[in-house]
Amino acid sequence: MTDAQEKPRPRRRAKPARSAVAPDAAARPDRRAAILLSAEALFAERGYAAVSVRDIATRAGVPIALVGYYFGRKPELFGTIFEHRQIYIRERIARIEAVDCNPANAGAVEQLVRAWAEPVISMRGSEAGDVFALLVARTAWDPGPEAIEIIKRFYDPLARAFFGAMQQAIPTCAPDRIVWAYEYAVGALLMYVGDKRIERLTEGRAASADPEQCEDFIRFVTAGFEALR
Amino acid sequence: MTDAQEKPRPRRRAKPARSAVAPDAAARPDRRAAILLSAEALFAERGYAAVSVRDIATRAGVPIALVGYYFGRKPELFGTIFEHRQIYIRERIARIEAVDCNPANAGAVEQLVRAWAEPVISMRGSEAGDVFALLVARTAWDPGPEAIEIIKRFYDPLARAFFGAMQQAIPTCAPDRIVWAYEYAVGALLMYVGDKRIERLTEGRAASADPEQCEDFIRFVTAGFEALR
DNA sequence: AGGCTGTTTGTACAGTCGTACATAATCTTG
DNA sequence: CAAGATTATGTACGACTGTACAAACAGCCT
Repeated sequence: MTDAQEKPRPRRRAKPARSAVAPDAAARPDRRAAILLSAEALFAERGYAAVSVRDIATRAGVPIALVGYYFGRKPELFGTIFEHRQIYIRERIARIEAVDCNPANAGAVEQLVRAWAEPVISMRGSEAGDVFALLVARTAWDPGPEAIEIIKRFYDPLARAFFGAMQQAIPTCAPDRIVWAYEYAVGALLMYVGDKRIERLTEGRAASADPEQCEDFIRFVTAGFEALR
Repeated sequence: MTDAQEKPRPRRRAKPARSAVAPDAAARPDRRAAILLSAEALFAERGYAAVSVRDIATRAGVPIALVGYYFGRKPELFGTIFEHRQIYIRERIARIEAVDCNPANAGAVEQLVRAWAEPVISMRGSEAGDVFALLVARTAWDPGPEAIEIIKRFYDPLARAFFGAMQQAIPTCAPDRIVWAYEYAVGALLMYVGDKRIERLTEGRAASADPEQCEDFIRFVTAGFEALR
């Protein structure tokens, strides 16, 4: 347990290249997609380690061994989920890079916050969006090595794009202070999309999809960054 | 697995009343405290579910069965840790209640944020403080039922004290908006004390104990609340 | 000395876990 | 139809889990 020495496991069968599915693609249910969706929902609810491969298979309505057949080992399945949702991340980076960060642009800070947060906020409400947003929040706070690897691979680029741009917008501010502020903003956003306590604290009146609430969030974070000036 | 029906387990031996330990209290090592410290550190590092009772016993240098003897079942051990640190929470509530929340007091918002955050920030640096702060952050994001129960029991009172006071300080603001903003602030604070990514993103230059950084945090959150006006 | 009380242990039970593997069913192509 | 590729499945292995329990140990009082 102390030292997880190298596992010289023989690699699994190579993942099939998902060949062009024949005309009856609709007739036969896509079990691969079912597993992926099931895994995503369960990981989002309970966190990576608390979900067993058996749980995933049961929820998807397939035999256990099929999970391994399609996705290999558990960490690879985890990674595949994020690869499927990579569009969401790329959209945020693109929006950040589209902002005019010239210090002369007085609204640059707010525009950056919007570019960074709005894609996340607006994907809430839809089934898939809610689930994935929650999954990201869980994963960001998951101390397990598999989760850390995921954040590094998929979300560090977004982080660097953001505070690279913010640094241009507030050139007088020391870079590390911006990184810290970015962390606070991430913390706030994760709460916005992933916290379950709000329902309890507002006695059931919570409405995270409320556009009013979204504007308040933007205001909160923008004001925080502006305070660094 | 689907339904965790009632476990009519016969209760363990009653917890001994920690009788006045004989003169050799120093001679014999306090294994009870060793277990508690070991458990706290491990739960903080890996999260509740990822730590086994065997891990705790091994780190404390005691046989496995001793954990059960002193603390009963695993969830009870978890709760006992927080009972031991309750002083930290009570101090924050006391400081919040000491703030003059009259709307005429222009600095009330900042004073409330300080009262709420400074006890946490200033306990960092010390060994025990760092560990407990990290434990709280992990627990706040732990989706498991044991963790949710802990937050409800120990941290909901603090939350209600805070946004009760903040409501007095900003009476024109709708109560639920304050609750949301409180969530964002909690998210930011948890990042401040519990996130491990900062070291990677600043390329090793991170210094969370830096008093300069602490002031920036207060500024960030205060500005966020002020933006609700 | 004995008895009593609180501590300390080794061990065992009944589960669950991830993963591999041999085999079977089904589809695609010749 | 037959051959080959792909998809599907039941089962088993070793490792690890939380927790109970009987037995042994220590120190103190009478």
